[in-house]
Amino acid sequence: MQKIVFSSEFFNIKDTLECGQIFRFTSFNAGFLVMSEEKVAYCYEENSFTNIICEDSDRDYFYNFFDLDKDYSSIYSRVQQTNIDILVNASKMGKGIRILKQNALEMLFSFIVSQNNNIPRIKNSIEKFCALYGEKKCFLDREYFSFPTKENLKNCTEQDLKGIGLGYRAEYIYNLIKLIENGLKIEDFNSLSTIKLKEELLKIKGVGPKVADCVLLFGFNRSDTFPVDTWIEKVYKEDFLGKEKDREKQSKWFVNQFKFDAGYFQQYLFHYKRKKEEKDKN
DNA sequence: GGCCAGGATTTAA
DNA sequence: TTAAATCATGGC
Repeated sequence: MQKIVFSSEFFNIKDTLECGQIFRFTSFNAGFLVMSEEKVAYCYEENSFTNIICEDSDRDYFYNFFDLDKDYSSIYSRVQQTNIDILVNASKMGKGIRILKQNALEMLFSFIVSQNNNIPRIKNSIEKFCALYGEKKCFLDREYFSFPTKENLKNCTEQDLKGIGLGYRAEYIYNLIKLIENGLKIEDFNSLSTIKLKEELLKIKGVGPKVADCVLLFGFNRSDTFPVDTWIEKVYKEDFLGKEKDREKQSKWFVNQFKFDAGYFQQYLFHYKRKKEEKDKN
């Protein structure tokens, strides 16, 4: 076993997991189990440090996965320099959020499922997808399933996919599986510029601007993107008093303003807006 | 029972 | 080119 210990000032595991960038995690003991590809880590906070427990062979993977080489204090200080109230408040509330460096294909599947859907249901569908086609694994006496590989998906049918709560998105997922069988390798897109990479993603059925932006940000580590969903559109209209109606134009406005900080700032804002609404209900 | 969820596609104007 | 209708499904 390996243990990574990292100051929790800029690494709050709960906020990092709950800001909507990852769907494969679950409460476990005093913290969370986090799944990625076929791997898993147990993460918990203790005495102002975030601890990551994983197999020896996965140590480097999770060090990179949690982006532990990046200096988030400099991102945080650039937020303060903007003097934009909501952004400063959002960064203070989500100071410990990090953007995970996840598997690109896993992100593509996940965010196709996410369209016009809510997070609990997305999590549920992806969990069932892994249980149906993934491989059973065990870690700390706890069972989990790997994310299906191309080989795992060989005998997949559209009918099976409809049985795991995907709704009309089952057709998109099935189509994507067929594309992969026929040789699509989205990892190869990594050599492209962000603009070109987005164009390639948009060719896939079920992938629009927002889904593409999420795959770029969470799967390809492109921070010059700004996914606009229903929550961020609210932020744009209510807090930035923006007038554009088209979400892609809203996204471009943010990217143009924040450049390579856009993706990080977006996560602060998304997290803030959702938490605030949750609080206002009570 | 209508509205909403990390929207995209299809069809109409 | 932009606007509206349609797409499953569970929670509230």
